Amino acid sequence: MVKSRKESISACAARLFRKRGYPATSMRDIADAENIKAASIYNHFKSKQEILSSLLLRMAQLFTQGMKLVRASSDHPVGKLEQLIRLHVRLTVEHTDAIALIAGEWIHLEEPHLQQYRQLREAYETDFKTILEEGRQQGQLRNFNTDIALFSILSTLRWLYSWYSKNRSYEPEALAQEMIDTLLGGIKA
Amino acid sequence: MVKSRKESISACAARLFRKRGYPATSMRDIADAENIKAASIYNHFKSKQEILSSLLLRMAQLFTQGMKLVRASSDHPVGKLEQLIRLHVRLTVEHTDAIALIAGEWIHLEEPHLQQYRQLREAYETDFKTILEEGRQQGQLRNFNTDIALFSILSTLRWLYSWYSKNRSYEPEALAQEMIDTLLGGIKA
DNA sequence: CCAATAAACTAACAAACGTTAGTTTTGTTG
DNA sequence: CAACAAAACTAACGTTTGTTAGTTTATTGG
Repeated sequence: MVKSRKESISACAARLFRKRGYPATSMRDIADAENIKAASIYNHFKSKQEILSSLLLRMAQLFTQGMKLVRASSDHPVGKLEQLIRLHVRLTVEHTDAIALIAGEWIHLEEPHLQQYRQLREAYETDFKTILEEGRQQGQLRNFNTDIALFSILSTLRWLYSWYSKNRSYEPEALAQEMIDTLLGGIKA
Repeated sequence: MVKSRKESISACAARLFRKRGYPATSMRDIADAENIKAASIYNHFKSKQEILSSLLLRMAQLFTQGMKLVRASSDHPVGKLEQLIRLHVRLTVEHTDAIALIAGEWIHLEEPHLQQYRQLREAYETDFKTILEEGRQQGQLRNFNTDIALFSILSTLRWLYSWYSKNRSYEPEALAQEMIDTLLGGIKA
């Protein structure tokens, strides 16, 4: 599979945005890394902002899509939580740089992308919380503050890209199992 | 207690750095928010970089100092972990904006501040990990992957500022107790 | 009240920024 | 090979940036 120039620019921009942040990465920086001139990027993207928004909205959609599958499954709530952890691990491993932007660079989105992004994110968190609550109601999870547990799990999963970058030796499947043990071990009934 | 102009600029910069990121915040932005001109800031700080580094290194030192007290205490490992969680909650509540910079803006530190910062951070994490391991060896904590547990706890504590910003109604002490239940409940023996 | 210091100001600088216009090269297709 | 489109190029634009120099205003201590 050969990467198109556009895909190559995307991947390159993701890496630089992650390393230096969006505002501190210039179009000339991205172009240099691609061995072309800054103006040439505009044959593939209509603005710097579009590079960022395409990266972030694609990731958001992958999460939304994953959540949709989880919700549609016939698994028990705890099984659904395990699926979600696997989803995060998989997307983190496959798109480490792009996923890093979720932690902090989304603040540089401009309208209307910012609104779209926030909406997807909020819906995702709501769905996640619902599954936690169902698990508690069905007695599979012990009593806890749902908001804080949700926040704790999501914090860990969102930060995962950083930990994974320094521990690439882990097999994704083994890592997912460790994450499941650590994150769910504390709340299971 | 009256805030000096220098302290006021610091607090203002922390707020703006958090909101828009360091590179996207101009000296003129900070000056405008203080109702002065950009050049006047240079009577108090010798560069934009110095504003950032003073903020980040101060926070790092507060954590280092807190860790020193915890280590010197005669508490059991689990008690020490509880102290550390209280430390994070207290510093988050008292310095919400400055602590937000720890999550992502430290990458804009230049040498030699970057090295200093990384060193303090690394030492802190090492100490934290040691306490976790002691707790396991003494049988107060169940078996788990220390690296992943450490990473999970620190992720949650580092992200706390974001959660707290949307849930200011929590009393700090009550919040600390909830964090202790959530974070330690899963690993206690 | 005067001298000295602190802290504000105006004006300007060189550099870097995102983006555009217009042109040339490269690659493909009939 | 001619015709066309895709993708690269050069050159330049108007802004914004961090910072400096030099000057004026406020504050404070003797």
